[in-house]
Amino acid sequence: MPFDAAPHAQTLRTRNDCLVCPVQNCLARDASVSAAWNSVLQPCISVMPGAGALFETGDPVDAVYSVRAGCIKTFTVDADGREHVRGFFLPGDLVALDALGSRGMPATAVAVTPTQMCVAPVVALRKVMRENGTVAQMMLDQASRDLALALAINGDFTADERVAAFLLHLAKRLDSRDGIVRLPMTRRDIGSYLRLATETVCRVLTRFEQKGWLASQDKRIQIIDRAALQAVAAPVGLPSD
Amino acid sequence: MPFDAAPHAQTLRTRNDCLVCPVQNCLARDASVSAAWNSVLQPCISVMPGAGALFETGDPVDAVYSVRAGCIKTFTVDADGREHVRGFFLPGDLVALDALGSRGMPATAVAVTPTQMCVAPVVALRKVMRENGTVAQMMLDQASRDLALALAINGDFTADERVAAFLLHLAKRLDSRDGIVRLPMTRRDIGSYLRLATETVCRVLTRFEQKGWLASQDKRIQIIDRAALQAVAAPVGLPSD
DNA sequence: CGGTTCCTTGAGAGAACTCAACGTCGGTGG
DNA sequence: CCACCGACGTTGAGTTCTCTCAAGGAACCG
Repeated sequence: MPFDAAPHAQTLRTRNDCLVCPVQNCLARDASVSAAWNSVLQPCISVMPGAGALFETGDPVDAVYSVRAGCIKTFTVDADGREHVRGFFLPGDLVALDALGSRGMPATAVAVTPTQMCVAPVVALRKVMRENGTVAQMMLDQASRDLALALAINGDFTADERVAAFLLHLAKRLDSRDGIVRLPMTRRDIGSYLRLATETVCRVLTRFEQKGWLASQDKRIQIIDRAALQAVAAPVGLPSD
Repeated sequence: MPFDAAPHAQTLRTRNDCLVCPVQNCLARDASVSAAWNSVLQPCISVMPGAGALFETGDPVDAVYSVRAGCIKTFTVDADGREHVRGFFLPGDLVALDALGSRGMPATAVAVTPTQMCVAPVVALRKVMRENGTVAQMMLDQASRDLALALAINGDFTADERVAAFLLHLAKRLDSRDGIVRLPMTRRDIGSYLRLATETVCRVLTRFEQKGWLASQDKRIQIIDRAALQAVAAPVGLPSD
């Protein structure tokens, strides 16, 4: 990064070229709200890993972000200095939906890989939502799904169950053909998200590999026996197929 | 209950008498959406504990419910027969917000104590939300707060931290004056919600009592040293004051 | 190429769980 | 009226799943 160390992320603004955007489930793809949604958007931004936070805990809730490419993670740092990963956001996901009902951002957001996002300023967004209830409704539906996901992961499951469910859910969200998942995040981040130590994540993956359910080399995971993983992940109840 | 054993809850329908409803943060209290919200509501229903489910996992998403009095819990039962409590709903809370983005109800809902609720049918609700974006926006804000809560509880915290945070959060939601909290739910339900064994919840409460932070007799908890509990609960980051 | 971060594996420790027993409470029926 | 029953709450003892600590190897970056 040839830029100076800014308190917040270095951003590269570009026009919102939906024509070349690969995101399928974007609001801009829905004919009934496309115009309204586009009217809200500011120019896209790019954020690089290690380039500072997109926003930090307590920051004013100025915008929500729609991921075009890359991966964002959100996390909090508690009084004891422990980091708690709250979520990973992939193309099509909306970042900061958990902030709309709060005064300040409930978490810090950073890029896990080089990431592009569309920016929806909250003031303009709220205006459009008031005028176009369908936009608000689609955001409500998305928040509802995020809530259902959080509540599912919240359950009391074993390390194997959580890791298996996480892998399959991620594979689905990344739309991995050929069964190869390229993990954007580290074992440490996965562990924090799933309330597991880094070592436990490693050991579970090793165990799955020894059983012939997957092949793992660093961030590349090949799912070999999907049915076996689904059987383990079933209790968690995440959409995985 | 002298009634027959129905597959679903026995319900007692009454008119929506907002004039005598004690719920402060109800949508009906907000002048800008009161009329629209009221136009959606069906007659209130009452549900008793042990009288069957309000709805069950997989049921069609026909309605969301606004709690007037009492306490609802939602939970899933996984393939291994384990019960996972997903949430408790107190007066002012909306039940089934996590269902709006799904095909079927993601959980089962039962009454923990005798409960009264307003019923908002989803079809009518969606129509009103399209016409009145402010209604949708307020529901989005509520879903956002629910999401932030779920993500906070999701973190990797000790049993002491979770129980302390839960108690203070509950005390706040119940608006307990004089520092006495009347728990609607059992230790078992609390444990399931917090991913703890029943015995662990007991032991934590006993420990807090031995430290002089609270007095506990069955479902009655008196908070004596709120500051000490808040110090323990701080990492979780729930709104507790 | 050094330095850092990440990944992996092993060994020991610990927080929470399971199993078990017992007391209490509220409802039920003899 | 009181014995009985089931659900709930509490406490103890032993177990276990996951964590912590430690170390080595691999990958990445400047």
